[in-house]
Amino acid sequence: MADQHELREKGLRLTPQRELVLQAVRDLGHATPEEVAEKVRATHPGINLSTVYRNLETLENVGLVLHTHLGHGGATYHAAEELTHLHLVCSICGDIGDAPIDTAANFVNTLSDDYGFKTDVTHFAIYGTCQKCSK
Amino acid sequence: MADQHELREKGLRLTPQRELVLQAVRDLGHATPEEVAEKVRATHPGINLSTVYRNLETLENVGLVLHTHLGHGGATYHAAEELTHLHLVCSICGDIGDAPIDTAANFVNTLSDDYGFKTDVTHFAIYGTCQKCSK
DNA sequence: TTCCTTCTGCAATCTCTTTGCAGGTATTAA
DNA sequence: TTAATACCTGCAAAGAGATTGCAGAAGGAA
Ligand SMILES: [Mn+2]
Ligand SMILES: [Mn+2]
Ligand SMILES: [Zn+2]
Ligand SMILES: [Zn+2]
Repeated sequence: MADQHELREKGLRLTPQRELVLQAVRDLGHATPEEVAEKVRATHPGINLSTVYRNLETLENVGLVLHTHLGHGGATYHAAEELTHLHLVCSICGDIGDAPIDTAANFVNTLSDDYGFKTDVTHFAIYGTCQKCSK
Repeated sequence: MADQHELREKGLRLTPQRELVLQAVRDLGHATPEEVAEKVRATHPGINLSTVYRNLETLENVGLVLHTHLGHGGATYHAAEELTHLHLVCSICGDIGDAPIDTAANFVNTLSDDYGFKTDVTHFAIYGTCQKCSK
């Protein structure tokens, strides 16, 4: 398992629970801690929610997982290698669309040139109204 | 008071507490419910936190106030007429910079043209690393 | 006034997340 | 192999932020 490498470098371990949490995040695309726990419990009912929280934090620390904010509330988690798109979140129907990161390239460059600000466009969703709900 | 108009139309009242909450939001620029309560309590110690929450919600419903997300946690509130800038939030030092909304105009137009998505660029902050922390 | 609705303070409750701890498991060093 | 050490888990408790039920107060209409 290649993931083990990222962890062992920092003295951390790839426990069964940790591996299940990582796999759940990868399978789900994006998911809340609760959703991750639910997914893992489908095969391993014993896992505790606090273990999920702690492992999401650990996996984020080693760079295997990232969190974003898609709604008003808490975070949702992505596999790090998969966070290659913007999230277009509709405030009306809640739908989550995707757009290539390049869509924001000019915007990001402008912020860098004019303000010296290095933008991470994926950390927060792009919020608005989807095509369907605009009509 | 012009604000009274927005409220009375919907059978709502401009109570002293409601007016204080609105004034606090205007004075503070952007503020969490807790910060609003603290500000109001400087002159009116009796106000209850739940009253602040309820009034922020009511003021948002009538369009006098809006909320945005500047950090990982909960919402912060703005006076509606003042939300005319992007928030550039630094993930390292926590600094909150401003940029004109027009900075995002091309980006917003692209999303509209290509995806039919109408973006509200102020609801979530722009997240990244400020100039100072980039060095 | 009288009647009706809205609003407030207070306490209780809820959801989400974090933390302390004791026992368990992996890794390393004798 | 054994002993020492560090990491990890489940469980329960606690914390933080936000919401809700309720009784009384206050605003507005007539
Ligand atoms: Mn929001
Ligand atoms: Mn975040
Ligand atoms: Zn929609
Ligand atoms: Zn900074």
